[in-house]
Amino acid sequence: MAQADSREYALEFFREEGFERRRCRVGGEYFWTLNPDFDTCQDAPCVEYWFDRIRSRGPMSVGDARRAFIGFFQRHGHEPVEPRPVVARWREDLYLTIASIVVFQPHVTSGLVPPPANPLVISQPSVRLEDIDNVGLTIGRHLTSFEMAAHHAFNYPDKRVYWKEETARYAFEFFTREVGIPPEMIVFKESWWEGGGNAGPSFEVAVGGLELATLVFMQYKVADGRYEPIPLRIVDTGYGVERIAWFTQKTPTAFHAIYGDLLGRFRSLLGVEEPPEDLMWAAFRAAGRLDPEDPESLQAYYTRVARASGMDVEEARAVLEREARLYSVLDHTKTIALMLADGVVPSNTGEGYLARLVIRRALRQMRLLGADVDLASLVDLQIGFWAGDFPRMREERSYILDAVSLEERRFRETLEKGARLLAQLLKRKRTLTLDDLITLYDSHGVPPEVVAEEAARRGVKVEVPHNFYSIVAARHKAPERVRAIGERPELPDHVARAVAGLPETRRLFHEDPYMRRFRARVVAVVDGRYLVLDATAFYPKGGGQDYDIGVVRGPWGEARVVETHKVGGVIVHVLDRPVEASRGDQVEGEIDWVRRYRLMRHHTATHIVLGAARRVLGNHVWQAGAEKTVEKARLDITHHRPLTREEIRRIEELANRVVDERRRVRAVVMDRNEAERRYGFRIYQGGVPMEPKIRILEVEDWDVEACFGTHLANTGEAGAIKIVRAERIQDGVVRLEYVAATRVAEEAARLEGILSEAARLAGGDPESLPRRLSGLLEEERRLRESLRRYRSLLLDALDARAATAREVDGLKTLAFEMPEPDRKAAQEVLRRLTSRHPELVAAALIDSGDGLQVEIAAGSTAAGRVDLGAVARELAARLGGRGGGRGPRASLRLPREARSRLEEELAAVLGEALKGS
RNA sequence: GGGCCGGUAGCUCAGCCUGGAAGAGCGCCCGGCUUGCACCCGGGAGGCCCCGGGUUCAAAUCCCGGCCGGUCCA
Repeated sequence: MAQADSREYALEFFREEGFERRRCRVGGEYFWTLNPDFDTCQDAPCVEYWFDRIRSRGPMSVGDARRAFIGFFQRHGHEPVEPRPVVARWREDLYLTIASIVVFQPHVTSGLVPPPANPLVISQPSVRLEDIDNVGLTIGRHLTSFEMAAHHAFNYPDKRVYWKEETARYAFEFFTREVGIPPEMIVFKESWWEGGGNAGPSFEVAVGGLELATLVFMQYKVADGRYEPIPLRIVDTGYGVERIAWFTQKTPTAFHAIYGDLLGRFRSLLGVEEPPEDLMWAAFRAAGRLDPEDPESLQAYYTRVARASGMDVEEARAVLEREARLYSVLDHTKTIALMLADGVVPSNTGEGYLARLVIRRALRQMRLLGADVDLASLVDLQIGFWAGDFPRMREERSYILDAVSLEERRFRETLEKGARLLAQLLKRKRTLTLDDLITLYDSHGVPPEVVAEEAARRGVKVEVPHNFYSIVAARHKAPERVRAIGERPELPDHVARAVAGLPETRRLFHEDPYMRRFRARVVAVVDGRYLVLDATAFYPKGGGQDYDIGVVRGPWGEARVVETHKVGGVIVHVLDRPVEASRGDQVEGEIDWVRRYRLMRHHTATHIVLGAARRVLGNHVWQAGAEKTVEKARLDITHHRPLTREEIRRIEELANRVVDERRRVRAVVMDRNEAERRYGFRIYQGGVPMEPKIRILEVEDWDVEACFGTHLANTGEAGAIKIVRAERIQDGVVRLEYVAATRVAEEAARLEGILSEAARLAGGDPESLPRRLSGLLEEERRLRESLRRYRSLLLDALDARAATAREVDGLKTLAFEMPEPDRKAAQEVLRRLTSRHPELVAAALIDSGDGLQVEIAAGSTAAGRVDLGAVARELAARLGGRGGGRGPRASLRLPREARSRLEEELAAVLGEALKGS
């Protein structure tokens, strides 16, 4: 805050209206007010909540507050903009839409693209999970999902819209006229905002302890700790829609205001008793001062509430904790519905994990409440409640409920597993350490509260540190970026640098994807091997499509193009040999058409398959990755279950129908805002291009995506599509592999080849292969059985030999050849033999090709008299090998020549060992 | 994307640290006992110890690589 010059805040508006600048007695911040009695900034925690006593227009629901806000700004020259999904698909550094400004980052805020309207108004549903553990406890200050209403103005050097004066006045007028708050109750607190490399002064608008809005003036770039003015100055505001509803409804908690009747439904379904009203108002009063992260503050809070409502502290704590859990479940179920409606698939990575996090926390709270209701039905109530505001919830209802039920089942399984693990742990130890708790949670997903509960049942007391989850979080290092999209450099650095400043290459492959030959001029050549032309039909690697190869001919002869890459807008051909090319040379290029045509077919097939998968499985299907090669195409899609055979069949069938329908495929370059408005964010399947104009590829009435690749003019050219593989590659992601057109025949031929080879090996034709195979398996089973009988015969023979074996000092010794080179079998025979002859020491000889493997075993009597390990070592020493063992068995490896002396030496060594004993 | 845990009989798991003849409970099959039950007694079948490589006389066990599953974090 020290960064700001006080002049940043001295607005003409304040002077005109008669605002006075004061300093908060508690927190020391400066603020502007019309009220001579205010000596605090009116924001928590400097002051407790008292807005229930401040006059305002009658009760407004969340929807009312939103409509009032948008209506007000629309009347004041702002164009309403449709909110975006809560999943920030257009951002590579964020998973969730955490604020309205996120909608305009990075393309608009960086100046690359104009805003969709200017000035504009929006109410953006946002999801923030950082404070998820505080939700409920603070009776409404923290929510995982909320609507951020905002008016934004983008001031360019050559186009000023409005700045601080107008912004402050709008806020003042909105709150006084639309919400009906008395002017003297409104306080503008001076503040400083920083985020995402930008910064600027801001005002926080607080009334009666509640911060209702933040007005940010983004005007600096933060570079090396210094603030540099930026050309594009942005008015970034954020009004809490839920808070406005809370403010006008004067309810003890925000949850009462946001959820109305739904609160009561949840209360009875979750079995949470209605708390005494005076307790809740005491909580309201005290909550503004509560710092939920600080155990002392929490204790003080409970004490204060207890005293004010004449209750025992522990009793008050118990009631408030149950209330907090109820509110959490309300909050989380709404967030779950919002996230899943926008197509998030719960998984163990990315935004999918965030969805799982919320779902699991909701389930945990329900469990702690001892509630006997399933999560899906609670989410369903939310869908019904919000369907008017967020229609996508209703459209995606069946997916949402299915995904939630599945997650619920999986969590239950995880807990069951955890309970078993815990039971085993407690069998061994009397107490659980923090490390045990962390392992149980981090590696096995069992939350510490559940551990404590289970442990208590077994009479073991477990202390869970209040900052347990922070401890866990601290053990994980932060990654560098959240999503890996974008091009990786494929060219040597110096080449990339050398071509970087060149003019954009004309893309003949876009003008005519069917062009095979072209003429062009040399623009640059690096190291003789990296050729840049003014125009090219060679497609560079990108957008999941492989590059073209071919030949170029120039005055210096012909060279093969072995790779093609893109550096910004410049296309670089990599030649197989250096050439004497120079700038201005006329060249002719020819691409490898067979390769290219297959790539095109696989690329268009990918768009067709994606559209088919979405229709069969649902709108939550997004491309999670794709690759098109000459041989086949691969598409990873988000989906919460493994695909069934039937689903795969239907996707394939639908895809082929689109092929048969001969739909047109068209590419149009259009303005980014226009494309987003017309087609939505579904166009960003393969990533988000950083361009003001984007190339839109449309498969007629089937699929629309931003795409750089080369495509067929008509789906009919894909010929046919055959899905050759479908597998779940990770939680929430299914991979499809398929081939198109002539590759289908090749694939069929390949499989046919495998089949006939298998049939040939099995001795028959492909038709009879299954029958033949089951016959072979049966035969194998019979052979094993025979082998077992022959081993018994061997055993009987050895049995007889053992009876007359050589005696050494009361023991018997025997060496025999093992007819099969199988150590396991030898050990088995030895075991059975020595169990029949307790006094026997037997050696089985196995010819292992490069030497002699000897397994020795002793019967129980013999084992009691000699240490076979020592015998084996001595034997190895005498015969030039190595060996050892323990207890009744030993093994050794000897040179082949040792065979003739083995039996003799064994008896000798044994004799000496016995003498020693 | 990264961290952690796991993969042994149909199921749930022990054995692995410290290498030396693959185990338990449940389930299954057979027999006995019993009106009956999550009864009891006796016997039995059932294993590429995830895969590949390495170390070793010897690997379920140690080392390396992979595959698969779980889980947490951003």
